[in-house]
Amino acid sequence: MGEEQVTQEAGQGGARGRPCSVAAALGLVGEKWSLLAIREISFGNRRFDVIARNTGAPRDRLAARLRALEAAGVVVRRRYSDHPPRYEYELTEAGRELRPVLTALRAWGDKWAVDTPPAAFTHSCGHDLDAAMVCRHCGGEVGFDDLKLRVLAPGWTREGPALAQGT
Amino acid sequence: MGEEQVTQEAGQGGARGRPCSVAAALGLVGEKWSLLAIREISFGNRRFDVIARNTGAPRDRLAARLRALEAAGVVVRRRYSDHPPRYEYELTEAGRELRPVLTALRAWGDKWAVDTPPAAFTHSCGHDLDAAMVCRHCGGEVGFDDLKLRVLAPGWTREGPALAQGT
DNA sequence: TTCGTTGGTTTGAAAAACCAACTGACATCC
DNA sequence: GGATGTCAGTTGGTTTTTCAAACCAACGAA
Repeated sequence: MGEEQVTQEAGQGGARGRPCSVAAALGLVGEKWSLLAIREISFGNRRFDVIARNTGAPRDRLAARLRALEAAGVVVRRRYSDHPPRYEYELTEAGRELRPVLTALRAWGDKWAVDTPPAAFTHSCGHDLDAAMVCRHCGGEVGFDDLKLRVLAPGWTREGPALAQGT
Repeated sequence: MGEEQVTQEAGQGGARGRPCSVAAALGLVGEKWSLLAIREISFGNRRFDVIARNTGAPRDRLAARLRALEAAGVVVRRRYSDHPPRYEYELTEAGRELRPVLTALRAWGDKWAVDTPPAAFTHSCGHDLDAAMVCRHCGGEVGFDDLKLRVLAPGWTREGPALAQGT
């Protein structure tokens, strides 16, 4: 009956690569169409048909992705009509907190993946949004060269798994 | 002979969904393993074997993804030895500018996708990186509710394609 | 000479994605 | 009062993609 089961390792358990929150995040929202569905919902388009049309996703894939996102706690599915049963989707807190990811991706895409931006955002200050990442402590814009990685996962270093020799 | 060809529509041309820089960006770097490969390269791991091991990607997939990323101008492949020919990868400017995307994804994953962060970054100011998005104009942190979408793509609105009736 | 390293390619089977058509339970149009 | 439309998906059949593991070629080291 059921179709696909949720196979997410989320980078935590039996994953084969480096334990990493990026991998874990992609395990939850990294499949094709997921982020586009989230984009539409964040635009206020809550209905299946509209999300399908505006993303271009095949309906069966979209249904599967929405279920996975619901299981991941990123969206909620709300019945807005019995008889016939009709549902709509909205973002949870976790889902809303994905908007910075979309913003970063959109900024990159605007610059490197399209000729002219197909959309823009007006910030409440009146200007077009031009987002920067700053450090909350010093307030300075994050230059990625003044970031030092500390690998906390045991058995791993920046260059890979520490050669296990003992246990 | 050849394997896969580059099928990227990049959200620009014949795409079926909303024209969108997010979709365009995902068309270039949204396939499985791509962002993890970029993560490793941004960590300074430039060699194929190391990237394969640390991401957990199947070698054939990784080879295909790296070629696509090279074609997209996100990485460059540099021969560091003839006889035998040996290559290493590094990020282009476009690739380096994906680091904010990774940072946003990592922040989200730290909070919503793992129990304890497997890595952290020390900012040059001495503190752990805690990144925020701010508007470059007003300097204020971006609250995503005080953002107003303007759809620039002709024929599209926030809720979808404008019903074509004329042409 | 044999082993290990490196950057892949090949192979064959399993999984996932795609597309178009279909379903039900209504509401609305003519 | 039948025809058509809306909506949230399913279903079925085909095409693509992914995967794991083995293989390869060119060297360098032991």
